[in-house]
Amino acid sequence: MPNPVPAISEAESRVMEVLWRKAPQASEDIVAAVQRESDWHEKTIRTLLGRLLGKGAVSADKDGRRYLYAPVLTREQWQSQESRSLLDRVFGGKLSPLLAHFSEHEKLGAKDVAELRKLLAAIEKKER
Amino acid sequence: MPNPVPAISEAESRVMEVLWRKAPQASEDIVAAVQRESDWHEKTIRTLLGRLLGKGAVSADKDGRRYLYAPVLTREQWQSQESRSLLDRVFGGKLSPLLAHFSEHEKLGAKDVAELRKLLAAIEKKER
DNA sequence: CCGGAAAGATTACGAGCGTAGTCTAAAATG
DNA sequence: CATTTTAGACTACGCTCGTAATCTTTCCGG
Repeated sequence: MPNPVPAISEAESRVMEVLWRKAPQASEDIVAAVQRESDWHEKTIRTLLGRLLGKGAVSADKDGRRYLYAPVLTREQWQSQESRSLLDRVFGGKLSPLLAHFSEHEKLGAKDVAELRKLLAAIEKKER
Repeated sequence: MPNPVPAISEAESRVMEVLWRKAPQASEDIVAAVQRESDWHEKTIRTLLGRLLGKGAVSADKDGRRYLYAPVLTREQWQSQESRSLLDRVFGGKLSPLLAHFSEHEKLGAKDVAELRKLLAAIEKKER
C-alpha cells in the first residue's frame, strides 16, 4: 500500500483545502485561490505546496512547462487521521468520553442534534 | 480572568496527566509516575514540568526545600481546547460533520452507543 | 538570438518541541 | 565545617513550521 502520508500542518491544510475543492490545478491558480482566503505571500504558498509534495500528500503531473497538482491524501483520510489523533491523545482512544465531553461542555445546535438522531437511528437499524 | 494558558504540547500533556490524577505532587514523584508510563529521562520530564510552569498550566508551591506542583489548567479545559481546535481546523467549526464522519468511518462500540443514547436523552429532556 | 518574466528549487531564519546535559545554590551527611 | 547530593535553572541541539527571499532554468516576446 502507499506508505502513509506524514501529518500535514495547519498551514498546509489550507492549501489542501483548495485542492480538495478543485483538482488538478496549476500552482498559479492554487496561489490565487489560497490568497482569496488568506494574506499569505505567493512564496509562502509555493513553499507549502512543495512541502506537501515532499510529504506525498499531493501529486504533480508535468503539463508542458508547469505542473498540475492534485491531492493524494483525501479530505476524508485527513479528517480520520486528525479525529483519531484527538481521540487517542486527549480522550484515551475512546469515543464516548468525547461525546460525554461535548454533551456537558459544548452547546449543541439544532443541526448537531439532528445529526445525532440520524446517527443513532442508523446504528439501531444496523443492530437488528 | 486568568489569561488563557497557551496550548500545551503532546509531551507536556503526559506530564499533566499524572497531575490530573493526583495533585499536588513533588517533582520527584511526578518524574517517577511519568516514567512508569514512558521511558523518558528524568531531565526531560523536569524540562517539561518547567515549560508547563512557564506557560501557567501548573502552579508550584514552595514546600521547604522543594516545590509541590498542581495543575492550573484542568483536564476538562484542555479537552475543550483540543476538541474545539479539531472542530475548527478540520470540520469547519461544526459538530455535525464530525459526528457524520464518525458514523461513516469509525466503528462505534457498545459503550459509544450507550453514551450517544444518554446524550440524546439528555437533550430531549432539556428541549421540553 | 537575447533579455526579461515566470515556475520551481534551494536556502533562510526565528519559535516551539522533543530530548537531554551542565551549572548553581542549598541542604544533608560525615 | 567540607563535601557530596539534589532540586531546580539555564543551556543545547536538531527538527518542523510559518514565513519568506534568492537562485536557476526555461520559455516567451521583441
